[in-house]
Amino acid sequence: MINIDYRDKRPIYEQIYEKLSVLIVTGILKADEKMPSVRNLAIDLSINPNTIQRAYALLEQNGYIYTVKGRGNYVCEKSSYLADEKRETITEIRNYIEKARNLSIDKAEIENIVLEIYK
Amino acid sequence: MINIDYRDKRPIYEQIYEKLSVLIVTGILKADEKMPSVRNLAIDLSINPNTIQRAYALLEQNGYIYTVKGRGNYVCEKSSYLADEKRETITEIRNYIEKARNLSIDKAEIENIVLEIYK
Amino acid sequence: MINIDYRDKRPIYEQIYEKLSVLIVTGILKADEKMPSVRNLAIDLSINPNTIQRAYALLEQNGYIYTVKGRGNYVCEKSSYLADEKRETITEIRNYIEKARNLSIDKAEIENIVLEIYK
Amino acid sequence: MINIDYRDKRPIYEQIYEKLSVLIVTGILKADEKMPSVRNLAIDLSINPNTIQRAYALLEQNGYIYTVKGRGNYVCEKSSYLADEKRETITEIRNYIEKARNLSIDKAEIENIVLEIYK
DNA sequence: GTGGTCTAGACCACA
DNA sequence: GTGGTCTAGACCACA
Repeated sequence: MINIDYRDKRPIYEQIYEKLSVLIVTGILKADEKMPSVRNLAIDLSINPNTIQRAYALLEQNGYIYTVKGRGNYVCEKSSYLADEKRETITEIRNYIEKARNLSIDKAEIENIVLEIYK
Repeated sequence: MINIDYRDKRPIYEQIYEKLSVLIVTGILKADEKMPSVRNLAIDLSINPNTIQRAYALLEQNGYIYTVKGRGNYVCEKSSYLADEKRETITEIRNYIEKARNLSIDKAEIENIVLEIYK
Repeated sequence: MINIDYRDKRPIYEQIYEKLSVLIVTGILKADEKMPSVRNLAIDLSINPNTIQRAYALLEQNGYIYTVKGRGNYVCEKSSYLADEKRETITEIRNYIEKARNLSIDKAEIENIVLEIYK
Repeated sequence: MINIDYRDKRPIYEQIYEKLSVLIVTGILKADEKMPSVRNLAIDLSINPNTIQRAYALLEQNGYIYTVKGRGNYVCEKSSYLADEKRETITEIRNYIEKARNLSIDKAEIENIVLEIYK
């Protein structure tokens, strides 16, 4: 379910965080569903449990999962992370479109991308 | 001409790279113009010369400047970096707009951003 | 009678302890009244009996309940826990008000909170 | 400057976080002053650098310090953490005063504490 | 079994 | 020298 790219410059825990957050946002992992345990995921990915732990801590901190001591980690309701995720995405889009304008990329080119993706 | 933000999480060499590349793209530093010397810039910014060196190496690698041994660094023609820069910007825009769609952000919201920035 | 909030970061036994102690302090569970049995409460809350046991042990230790072997757990007289509970609460209030003063929060702001809660 | 209490139930990284944040809030460590390096503090306290690292990460996350790669950690301006710290302190005060009222502690007793501390 | 903390030690990027 | 990441391995609290 998760692939780690060792050529990727980002740290492993961040890659895992990103992959899992996508699985949650897209609804493949559903609210209140149990996440794989830290240990199991560590074994599956042949990665140290501490590293998984760190990814899970990040997910919890950003409202994607909640931890029940002695029981495990569970997926949060959409409401607890969706607003943040949207806000950050909008900010990135704004930054890159500004960059595009500075590079005198045509407005039409951007608009075409929007149309194509939202078709 | 360049401000370093020590609160910024990016490494210093990356900030310098980014700032200088903007000065070049916007034409404030013009083609074949001489760049400040590594040593002078290091003194001006109170920064380790190695760090400036690294930023310049990145600029050279990405086609923004060229080095003449014993003379210094000079700004390249736009043609040598603009295509790459545009391509990468377009890719990022595409990625983030796809992400926006997956988060069910309205198409209209993205279009408004485009209009606002290109007004 | 008791809701467990799995999003709460505190361990489950502590939540149960806290909820039950409130029921006792507020007089909803009265002196010498029988507490629900460990087993029943465990079933009601779909929780491991060890966890309930642990909450009860804490309640006993702090003078909220007493155990009669073979019979069950019973609520203590107010005298046996109230003094401790008050003392600890006063200490916490003192600590946090000192902290507030160090942060130069206005005396008036604290006084308003007191008035509002005691109205 | 910092004492660790091994009987304290809180994890070491949290104790260090708390002690350092107090030093910052009280102005003993001033804005833009350099923090002790992770390694040095680790040696001073005879504690693993990873643990110090974690305390520093928490301090950064909550706006007490900022990190410059390759240079070290520096104290932030008051504005970047004071609002949060105040808000949290007010919340705690509110919770404990409510608890006091439920224990039928006299309003006068609380008011006396306020007066005494703010005299 | 489940997550959380900590140590010892290595290696890397950055300045 | 400075912080950041990762591993291997231990031990603890909680359910």
